[in-house]
Amino acid sequence: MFSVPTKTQYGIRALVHLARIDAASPGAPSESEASAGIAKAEGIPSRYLEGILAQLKAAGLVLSERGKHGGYRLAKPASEMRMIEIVEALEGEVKPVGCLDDSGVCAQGDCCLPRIFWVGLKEAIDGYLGSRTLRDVIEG
Amino acid sequence: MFSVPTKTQYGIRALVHLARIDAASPGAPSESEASAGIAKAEGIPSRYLEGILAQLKAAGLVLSERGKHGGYRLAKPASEMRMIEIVEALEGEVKPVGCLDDSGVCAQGDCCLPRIFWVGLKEAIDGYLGSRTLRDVIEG
DNA sequence: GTATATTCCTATTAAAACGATAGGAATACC
DNA sequence: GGTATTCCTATCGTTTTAATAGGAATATAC
Ligand code: FES
Ligand code: FES
Repeated sequence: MFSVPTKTQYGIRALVHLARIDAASPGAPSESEASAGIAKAEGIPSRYLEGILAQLKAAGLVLSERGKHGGYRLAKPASEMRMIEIVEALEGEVKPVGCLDDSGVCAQGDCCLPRIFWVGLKEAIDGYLGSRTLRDVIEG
Repeated sequence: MFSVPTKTQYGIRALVHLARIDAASPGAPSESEASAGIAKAEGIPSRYLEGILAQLKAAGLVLSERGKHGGYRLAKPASEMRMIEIVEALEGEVKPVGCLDDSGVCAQGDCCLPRIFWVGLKEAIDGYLGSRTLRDVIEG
């Protein structure tokens, strides 16, 4: 239950990889690493990771440079990148049930008890994801 | 992200339905309701719900009686039925990633930072689901 | 200015999970 | 015996997931 798609797992592994590069030389301007290099180091299918990084770039979480010596790097410090941003960039908002925002979808009418329960679950998940940054993750 | 399969949504709606019947006449021995009746009241495909209730019965959460006037009822008071039991009965343990228990699956070796993050997510979800009972849900 | 390494864009495919349906056997009540 | 129910097993269509493929655009190196 609640298994996380590989896309998100790979995306987070890639960002952790980039964050660790930055952490290795503090203060220095962050260095780009090519998609293929990350893929090899992390054991992720290379062409697949390209698409994932493109999505992270579209969300403003990484920056990219094309051409030789191009690659990706974090768009901001790991300490300012919340895990929920990453998850939402790759898979959209946490939404246990489709009727989260609607009211009166099911038989219970406008005050649906199960829906309140699912809203609580969303808050629990969002609370965890929102309380952790990429930096917290690379520090264990 | 983290959308809950209809099987689980339906299962919880059905149990909420049964719990509300019990709550309507406190003290009285709980009365069976037929699968088809629950399905109609809750707008759930009837034959599909049969399978779901069978699964809940196998997990010991509901009791069934066959034949005319048969049906389903809760196997124990709603206040003693934790939501995590229900979720696990229908979809198995909360397991964000396959490597939760294994060690050293990915490139990081025995101490994988992303894995620690996912373990934390599991604990957040389990914490929520384990802290609520069916009774909490029907009381809003 | 040509070769090379990279991101970028779009399409396709294979496999798995999901959601539901179907037929009919077993059982219990009346 | 007739009827209402649970129970068992199989099947099916759709959607999602995970990955692959081809090649265009772009920047550097020499
Ligand atoms: S409105 Fe979604 S379960 Fe009731
Ligand atoms: S062991 Fe699962 S991500 Fe590292």
